[in-house]
Amino acid sequence: MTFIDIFYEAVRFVGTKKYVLTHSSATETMKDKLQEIVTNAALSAFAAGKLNSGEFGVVSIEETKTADHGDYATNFALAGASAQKMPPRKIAEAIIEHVVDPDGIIENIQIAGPGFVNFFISPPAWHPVIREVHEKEGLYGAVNIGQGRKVQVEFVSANPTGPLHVGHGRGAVTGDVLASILNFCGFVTDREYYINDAGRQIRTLGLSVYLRCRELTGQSVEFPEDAYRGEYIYEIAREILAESQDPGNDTIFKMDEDEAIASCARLAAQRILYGIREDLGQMGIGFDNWFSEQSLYDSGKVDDTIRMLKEKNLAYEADRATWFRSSDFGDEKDRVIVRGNGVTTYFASDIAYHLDKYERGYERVIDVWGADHHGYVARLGAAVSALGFAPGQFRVVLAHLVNLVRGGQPVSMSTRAGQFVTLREVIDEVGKDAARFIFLTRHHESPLDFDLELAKKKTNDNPVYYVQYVYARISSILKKAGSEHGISASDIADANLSMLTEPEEIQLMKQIARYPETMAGAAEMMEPHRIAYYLMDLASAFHAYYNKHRVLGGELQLCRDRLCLVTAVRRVIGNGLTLLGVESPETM
RNA sequence: GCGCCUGUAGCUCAGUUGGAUAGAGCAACGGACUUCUAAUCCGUAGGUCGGAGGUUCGAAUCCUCCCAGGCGCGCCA
Repeated sequence: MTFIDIFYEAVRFVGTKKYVLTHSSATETMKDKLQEIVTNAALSAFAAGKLNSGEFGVVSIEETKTADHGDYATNFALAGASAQKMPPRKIAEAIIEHVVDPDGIIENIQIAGPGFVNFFISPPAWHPVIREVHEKEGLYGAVNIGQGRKVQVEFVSANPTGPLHVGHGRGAVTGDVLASILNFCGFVTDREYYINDAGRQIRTLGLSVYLRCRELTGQSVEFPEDAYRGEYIYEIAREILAESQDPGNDTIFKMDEDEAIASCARLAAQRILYGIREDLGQMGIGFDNWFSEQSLYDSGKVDDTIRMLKEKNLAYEADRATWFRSSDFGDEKDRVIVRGNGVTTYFASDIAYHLDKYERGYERVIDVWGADHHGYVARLGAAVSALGFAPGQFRVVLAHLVNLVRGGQPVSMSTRAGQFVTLREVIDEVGKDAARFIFLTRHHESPLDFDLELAKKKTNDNPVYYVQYVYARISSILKKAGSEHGISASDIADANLSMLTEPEEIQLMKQIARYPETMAGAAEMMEPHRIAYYLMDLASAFHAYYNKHRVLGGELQLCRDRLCLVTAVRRVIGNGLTLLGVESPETM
């Protein structure tokens, strides 16, 4: 029985909310509607002889930056000028002439600048968005990109040789939220942790603990350079000594030394893995599967993979070693998979591991790594290609390193001396919500300064509270609506929204309408930070509205319309925070 | 030496996959609580998008070459 088996016996899966989408089509966004209108207008214009060519690519609709340019714009006329052999403004005129808008969503159309066509949206056209939020409840924004395809996100996968640090935390949150977003967008998503429990690091861990045991019992030791020196090694050693059956604390010293080291390794790795799992649990992160590297060796899959590569002539022997032909698949050079001494490399088991992932039915495989491993991407990508999988089926997301700072000053950390601030210490100090949100306030490939003082601040320096405050404020309004104004949930649901005419209200509706496409972008680009930024924008739009207009107390119909709007905002905020793994507090 | 990432306001960062006059927050300055939570809002100021070429109707975004910083380049894991 290996330590991973023991680990499994005790592990209770920490459940993460999972979505199963039943709708097969995406929500039709305002952009989609306009795209359809413009495409049809172009077809009609061509049929009427107003355009020279029927070849128009995909019509793109963009949001405008300034209100002067309307709500949306298309560059159709500019992009098609050469194909049509017409000046852009002529094309734009032809399009506008043939626009058919049966639902009346367009209030005004203008040609501007070199040939942009600007669309001004009629305010009531946003109403269906608010209704949709209420109807779909927690599933608003769930664009079904995945269509039930299986995807696996592997993340953290830190070696069980020491506690997690802040950099691991960033990768953990990136992977966890990415998995949530993909799941929300219709993928069947599993989270997996790969445990490097084979190889030399584990033995080094065992040796480190063993030597500390000897040291603690007064024996003289020479501590090798590559051994682990953290305080946690002492703790584990003390524990092992305390659990000794022998009154003289020397049970392990009665073993053969190799056996004793192996025993220490097993116990230490098990204990550290428990700690890792607990730390991740504190972050609100759980895994569907913990996968043991050793199990790939035990089942013979590593050997099978190497044999298969040789049979397919994807690997060859030279200089007594076995080489994988990575250079045939985009890597700089071929890489060793079996060393001259017969020992397989980490790369060999990684190939076997990724093959195993696909054999388990995952159509897409995503690995979240620390940026310090980026030199490994081409190699593994080459392996996946050689195994016959398409480039789109494998993706490495690199989470860049985190600099821990306190009040602007770097927190000194020396890995070599084993002195570093652990992830657990950070979470205990700043809280799960702040930690998670701050990790998501940068693009994952951008370096991040994590400021402990700022993370604790309850001001608008700290975006997590800024967003949560929206939820709390609206919750408070809703309570008062019921208790002091006697307005029920069904009153709110029945609101006809026609009195929502303030610019801030239209801005809010427009912002809510943007949620599905933001979600789709985050899923397609695998950029979880987009959701965090979206929520900050929506929060900003709400706070501005809140400070300028009162929801309660006015004319009843207006009050109901505003409650309906504000409830939709609350739902989208809550929905987004849930995806980010952050709480939505009713009061703050 | 080679490869990847980063370079945008004083600071920290976005920038909808090539769009129009480059945006937020912090810091600075000036305002807004008798009112649904001021953990909020409004206003002012702040820029050669590291630099130089190129591609085209149009570049922070794409290509080439430099500059600066970070990381990685083993029959290590």
